[in-house]
Amino acid sequence: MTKDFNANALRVILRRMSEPSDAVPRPAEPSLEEQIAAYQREFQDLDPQVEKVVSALQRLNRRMNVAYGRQTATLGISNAEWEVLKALVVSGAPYRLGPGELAKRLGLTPAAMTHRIDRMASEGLVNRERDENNRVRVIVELTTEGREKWLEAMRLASVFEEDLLQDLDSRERGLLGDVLTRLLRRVEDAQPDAEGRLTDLD
Amino acid sequence: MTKDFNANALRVILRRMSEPSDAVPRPAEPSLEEQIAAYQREFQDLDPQVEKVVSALQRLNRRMNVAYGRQTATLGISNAEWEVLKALVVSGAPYRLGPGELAKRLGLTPAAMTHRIDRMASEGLVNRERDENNRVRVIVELTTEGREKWLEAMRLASVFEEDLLQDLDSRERGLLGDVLTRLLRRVEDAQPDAEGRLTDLD
DNA sequence: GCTTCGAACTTTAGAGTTGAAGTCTTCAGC
DNA sequence: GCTGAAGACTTCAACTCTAAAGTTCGAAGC
Repeated sequence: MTKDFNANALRVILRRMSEPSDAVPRPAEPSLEEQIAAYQREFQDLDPQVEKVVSALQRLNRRMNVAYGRQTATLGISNAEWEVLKALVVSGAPYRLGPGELAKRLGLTPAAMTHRIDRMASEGLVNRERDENNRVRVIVELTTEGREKWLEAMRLASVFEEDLLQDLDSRERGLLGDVLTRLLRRVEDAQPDAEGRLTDLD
Repeated sequence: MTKDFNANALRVILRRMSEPSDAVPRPAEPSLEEQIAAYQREFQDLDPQVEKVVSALQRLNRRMNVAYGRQTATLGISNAEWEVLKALVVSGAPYRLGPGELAKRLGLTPAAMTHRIDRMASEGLVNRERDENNRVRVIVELTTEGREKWLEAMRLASVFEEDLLQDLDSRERGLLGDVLTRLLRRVEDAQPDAEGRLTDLD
C-alpha cells in the first residue's frame, strides 16, 4: 500500500466539504412544497394546484397506514388481517363470506386470500369450513375473538382519526367528505382506457 | 354409495334457496354508505362524518394506485420503480442519492433498497457506483433513460390527475389542497405515542 | 348414469419485502 | 500506526403477494 503521507487527511477534508452542514439530521423526505417545486422545474406542463392535491393525498395515506400499523401491532395483528376483519364485519351478521368474495372485496388474488385465511384461522380470528350445501365452496366465519379484535382496533382507530381531524370544524369535515366522495365516484364509475385515462360515462 | 333417489335435486334446491338473487353480479365491494352504516351498527361510538372522510381517503388512494400501476405498466416499469425515479428527480440535479437516503425517503428498509437498485441498474434506469471520497458509500445516479421514463410517467399521470379532478373548479381544488395539507402537517408534526395517539406539540 | 365443462379454492414457482447477521470502510483513542 | 467501535451497505432466511397450473365438486348434455 503505497500512499501519500496525507492522502487520508485529504480524503477526510474532501468528504467534509461535500456535506458541510449535516450536523442536524434532516427530515426523511423533502416537504410537499419542495417536492412540487422540483416537479415544476423538471416538467413545465405540471399544474401545481392539481399536484398539491394528489401529492398530499398520497402522503397523507402513507402516514395514516403507518399509524394504523402501529395500532394494530399493539393488538397483535397486522393491517392485512384487520382488512379481513373489517370486510367480514361490514358483511353483517352472521359474518360469513367465501374466500373468493373476500378476495374481490380486498382487491387480492384468491391465492393470497387462501394464505391469509390460513394464518387468521390458526390465530383463532376466523373459522374456515366447507359449505355443506355446496362442497366446492368454503365459508370463512368471524369468531368471537375476531369480532373483539375488530372492536378494539376500531376503538383505537377512531381516537386516532378524531385526533387527525381535530383542526377541522364540522362544516369543513362535511365538505371534505363530500368532495372526496365525488372524486371516489369519478374513479369508480369511469372506465379507464388502456393508458388509464378516465372516459366519461355521461 | 347408498343415496336417496332425490338427494342431489334436494341439494340443488337448498343451494338455490340460500342465494336466490345472484343473477346480476354485484360490485366488488359495498358502497361507502353501506360500509359506514355497517360500522355504525356494530360500533355505536363511531362518528359517521369522520369515518366518511377517512374511508373515502383510503378507497380513493387504493383506486389511484391501481390506476398509476396500469399507467406505469405501459411504460415497462412498476410503481415501485417509479417511486425511486421520483425521489431522484425531486433531489434535483445531478440526481444522485445514496441507497440509505433513498430508503428513508421511500419508507423502505435498506435491504429492499439494495434489491430495487439492483433491478433498476440492470434495466438501465440508474447507475450504481462507489463514492470515491468515502468508499463505504454508494451513489445511485439517474441515467438519461431513467429521466426520460420519469418524464413519460409524469405526462401520463398528469392527464389522469386532471381527469380525476375534472369536476372540481379552481376554488374547490385550492381548498381541497389546503385542507389536505393541514391534515398532513398534523400527522407529520405530531409525535404519536405508543397507542398511536397524536399528542399536541403546541 | 356417464362424461365433460365450469366454478371455487389450493398449490406451486417466482418476485419483492423485512429483520437479522455479515462485510467492508472509516473514525477515535492509545 | 494499531485496534476497537461505528456506519453504510449487502447477504440471508423467512414471509407475503401474484400468476399459473392443479384439484375437487357440481351442472348440463347425451
